[in-house]
Amino acid sequence: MNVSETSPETTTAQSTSWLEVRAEFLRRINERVWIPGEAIPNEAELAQELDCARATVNRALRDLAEKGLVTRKRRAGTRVKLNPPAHVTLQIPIYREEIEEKGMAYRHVILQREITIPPNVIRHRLDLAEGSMALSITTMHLGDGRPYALDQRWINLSTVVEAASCNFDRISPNEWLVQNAPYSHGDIAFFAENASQTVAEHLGVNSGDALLVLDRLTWRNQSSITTTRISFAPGHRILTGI
Amino acid sequence: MNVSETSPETTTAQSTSWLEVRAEFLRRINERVWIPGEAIPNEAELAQELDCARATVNRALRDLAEKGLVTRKRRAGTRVKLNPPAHVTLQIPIYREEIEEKGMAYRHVILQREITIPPNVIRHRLDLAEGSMALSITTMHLGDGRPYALDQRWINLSTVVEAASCNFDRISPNEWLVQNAPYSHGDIAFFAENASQTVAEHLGVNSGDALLVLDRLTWRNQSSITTTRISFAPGHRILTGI
DNA sequence: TAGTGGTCTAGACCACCGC
DNA sequence: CGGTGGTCTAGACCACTAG
Repeated sequence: MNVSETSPETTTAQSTSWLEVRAEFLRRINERVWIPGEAIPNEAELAQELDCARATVNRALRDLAEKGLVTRKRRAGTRVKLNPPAHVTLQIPIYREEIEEKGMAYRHVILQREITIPPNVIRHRLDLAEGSMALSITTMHLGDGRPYALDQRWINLSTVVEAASCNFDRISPNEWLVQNAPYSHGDIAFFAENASQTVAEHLGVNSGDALLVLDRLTWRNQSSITTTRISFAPGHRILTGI
Repeated sequence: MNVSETSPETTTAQSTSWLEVRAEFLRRINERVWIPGEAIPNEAELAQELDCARATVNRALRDLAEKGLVTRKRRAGTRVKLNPPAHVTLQIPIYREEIEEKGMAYRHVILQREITIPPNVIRHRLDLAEGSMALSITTMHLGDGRPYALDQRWINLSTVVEAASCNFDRISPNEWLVQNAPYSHGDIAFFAENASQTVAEHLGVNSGDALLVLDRLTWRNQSSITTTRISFAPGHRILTGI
């Protein structure tokens, strides 16, 4: 890339790279050289100006589009977004790994395990026929012996047949499913909830304490796999960068 | 791509594409044709097998690596991850847009605005010199007249000079900063908190109610821009897909 | 040090869709 | 219709790193 015409001090003697191209584009966006809402030159022109292949410009612009900084449409060209949305990527962890990464000793306890007819809310969520059974499991994840998260889960046994014969003593349902029931898609919801009496007792906190709760439902193609509610111990924070 | 040798029913008569290649790789991962933890053939071999260019294989594998399904290392090759982590992408919205998308009428109210010396916690977070001033603003975002989120914010006036002369009547600090103070990076934290007396009064809820809270701190290169705490009204859920 | 992924290039064809 | 981005290809060189 050669940007010496527009910014001599930015010039690098090194070989061109899509990261440099992207950095130059970012500079133009941030310094309002390219006006928000306006179209920028097309790929071919930019490639010529920066003295690189169109594919390199394409790679840089595709990256900016994924980040939501520009909009790209065939024929219409590429535009700088007016309100660039902030995107955050969270990693939904395996609790054992998350706890061990914090330097704590991990342990899990199965508080309850039962094959039974689920309540209607769960039945609909898992898209089960009326009267069919499912596996209900409640797991406590502990870090250094202290409650970390309570996992209240239902597993669809027609999708994950092998789960019925697994007692989850050595490996938690969370980790077992990650390894044995690959999913194609799912939904996640975060919210805050005052601890109910029973959840409070499990977590060893006061009823009414604010808990961060995560609901998840996963599918393999058209078949539901599992739905779970994770209630984190009070004070739990989910951290990430932008 | 030509996958007829391994799965006749998957064969497409259409032209090859990296999406088809990725789909085939996904199939091999999900059906355990490629064993978790094991290395898969290198790009050149796969390109030959699938009868496409190495760049196409590269594109597909790069995508799977971004999704966390495989690990790629030079010289070491590509491996299927043992515990594929679930990734979630959240969009940190402009509250006006989020509220209007829900079909509600948006309005914001500035509850407090003051240029003053921030408390030490904020001063350190914004990396300000002792004794320097900052702009404190409290904003309420309303949907159909009902409290939606409370925004308690501090703005670094040395980075965003123009903010000092803006009263934020027509446009909320949230939206104004998105449009006028592009950031390079930042940190975000989610957690749950029992509503304090004052926050509860602002949101019109009971003290002690569980609230979902979002803390954010953004930077432009080495200079802090703003730090904000968003307290959502009770029952607020953050939804997303996997 | 050799093998792997990472990237760039030049050229090409195509799908889409504003005009 | 024609211009734009989306993608593929074949070949090449390079950076990294496991062994």
